[in-house]
Amino acid sequence: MTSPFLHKGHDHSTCIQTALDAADVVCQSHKARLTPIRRRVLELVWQGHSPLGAYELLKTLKTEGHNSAPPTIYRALEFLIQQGLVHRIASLNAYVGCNRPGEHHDGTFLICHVCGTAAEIPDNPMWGPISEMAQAGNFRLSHVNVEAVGECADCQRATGQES
Amino acid sequence: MTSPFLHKGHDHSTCIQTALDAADVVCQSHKARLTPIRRRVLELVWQGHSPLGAYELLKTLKTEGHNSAPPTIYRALEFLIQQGLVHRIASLNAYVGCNRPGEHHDGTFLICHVCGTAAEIPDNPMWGPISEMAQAGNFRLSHVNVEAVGECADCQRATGQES
DNA sequence: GCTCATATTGTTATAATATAACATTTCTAT
DNA sequence: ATAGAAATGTTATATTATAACAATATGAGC
Repeated sequence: MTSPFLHKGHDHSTCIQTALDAADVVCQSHKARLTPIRRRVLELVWQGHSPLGAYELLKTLKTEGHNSAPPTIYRALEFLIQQGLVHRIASLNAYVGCNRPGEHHDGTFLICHVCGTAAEIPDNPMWGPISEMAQAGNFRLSHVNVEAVGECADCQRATGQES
Repeated sequence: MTSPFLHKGHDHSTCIQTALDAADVVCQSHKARLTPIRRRVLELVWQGHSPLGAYELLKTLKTEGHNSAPPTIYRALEFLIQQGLVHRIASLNAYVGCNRPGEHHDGTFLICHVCGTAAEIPDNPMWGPISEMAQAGNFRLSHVNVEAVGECADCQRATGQES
């Protein structure tokens, strides 16, 4: 399996473009409207691979002439989450672009506590153990959120802690 | 494996007593002070198996003569979390007593969205898949938080959705 | 092209959660 | 007894998120 973390020097503009293109497709197929604000918020969320707070995003929006208040950003985020284009990272109160838009899935993340990068990983491998335990309790599983915290390879190298 | 959910009619007073007794032991072994406030907050957290918000707990404290402000409760919770006696449920901004105090572990929960009960389950089974994926990315895993949402057996029965 | 129902956005206010900063008190080890 | 450290009290404020209602824009059907 290839690393879920992109190298620090990767060409991020393609990440953004891919995400925006995918969003167009997803929204069309959902008959949902990716309005300029929503599109712009998605783009802002995708300015990097670290989850960003709602008020951070809002601050940027404001500098762009949009006459924005908190509901503006929260509504856009709510929409994007519903469309499966953005995930909320509960432990950080922050939002990050989804890697697998359109595919039905929950968010499973490896979060680097040094650089803040959150790498979304496939959640299928988690479902085995967890659904087994759920079944043992006759628990009807709806969705699973996994937020694993640690240090990414790039940051380990940077701090000389490479194994 | 036995169900991680206790039956609705279980004798909860023993849950509380067990938790408080365990807390005494853990704090002694950590040379940490389980002061009256901290002990009382732990007891309040244990008033049920549903995570409770900080301000809910605070409200109760206030009715008891303690002259309490937000820092009172947040400090107590911080202490209890450090001692491994309480978990924070990030997706709910709420706090719940730990089932396995003293044992080193992360929180892994099945949360019923109907009754609010959060059942802590062993996290060992999760570590296989997730540490595999972490290793694939040379990610140094520190801790993992799993919050699975669904409907517990009791609530399925109550709403006639039993399989 | 109109027109209406609906979806989206604007706007103001406020709720809910959490922490900073510093004063005071209590505890513990000596 | 007393000094240093830990815990608590107190006031203020930061951060995150939502409620409620008004105004505007959009798209479907005519």
